[in-house]
Amino acid sequence: MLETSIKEGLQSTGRRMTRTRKAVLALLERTHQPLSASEIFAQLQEEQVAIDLVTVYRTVNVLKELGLVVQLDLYQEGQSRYELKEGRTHHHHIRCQICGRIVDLLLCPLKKLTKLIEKRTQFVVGDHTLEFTGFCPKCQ
Amino acid sequence: MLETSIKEGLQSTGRRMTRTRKAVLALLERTHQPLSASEIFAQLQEEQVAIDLVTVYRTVNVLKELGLVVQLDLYQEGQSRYELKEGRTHHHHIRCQICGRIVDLLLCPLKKLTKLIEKRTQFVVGDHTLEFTGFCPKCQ
DNA sequence: ATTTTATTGCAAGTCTCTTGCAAAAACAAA
DNA sequence: TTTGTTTTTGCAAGAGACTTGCAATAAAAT
Repeated sequence: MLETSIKEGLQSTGRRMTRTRKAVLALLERTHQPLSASEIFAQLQEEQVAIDLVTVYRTVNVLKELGLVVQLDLYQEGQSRYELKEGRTHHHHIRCQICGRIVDLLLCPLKKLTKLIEKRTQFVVGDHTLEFTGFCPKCQ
Repeated sequence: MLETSIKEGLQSTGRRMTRTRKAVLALLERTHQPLSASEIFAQLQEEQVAIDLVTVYRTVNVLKELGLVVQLDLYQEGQSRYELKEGRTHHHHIRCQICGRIVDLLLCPLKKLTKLIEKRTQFVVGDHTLEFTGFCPKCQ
């Protein structure tokens, strides 16, 4: 079960499974969109889960450190979003400029490009962002 | 001459060529790195040009609206950077995680990818970011 | 030179995210 | 199951990037 293995991951780094961490994890599990800290906060408030926005920030950071959650910085959003990794591979996103819906792009076409860049620039390439915006079918 | 044509661009939108706009433009012209607002502010201060940080923000926004400057949001920097367009085509960047140096990647490999994404997601793709980080030759 | 209108600087405000600290909650040990 | 230790939480406050309101100033038009 997910929660048990996560608890072990937390405890192996001297951390504890708490009411708030459970709530954030459960929300991310059932929401199939990357959520921002303030969205997590608002949604949990609505569900009568008592949690502070500060705790949301601390929680997503812990989950990120444990490798359970990925932090996304989408194009010109001015805030980060978080999504559960859950065994999924590295991928990118497109966000609708009108309704804000975010769709996964289940591919990363940058392996060849990375090699080309390393050759041309002599950099050792580490990480990258690639995020798209556009208009979704409903909003066109 | 650059300044004259920029002045015309400004005036055709009811704007004026001012001391501070000249200073920001001149700095961007002679600096071959994308600069953040606070870097522009600090550099001009050093050159004894009296300018407020607020004015820097307003200036880069005007230059962006006129299409003279491109705003960059590099990977996990938490601030925007600005570079002169100067007839250059759309391109991407790689930033050294150690020294912060930014190198242009004189290519955009995403035309084919854009078409694929439109086909798969039914989105109309608008804009995108693609930014890399890594270690430059000197910092490896 | 004078008038009009855009621009500037300052102060204050917004937004996202972080930090300090005492109180509360989780876990461990008895 | 109570006690003790250590982490986590909530609250208040702070940091950093960026924006807005407004009176004073500067650019352009007349």
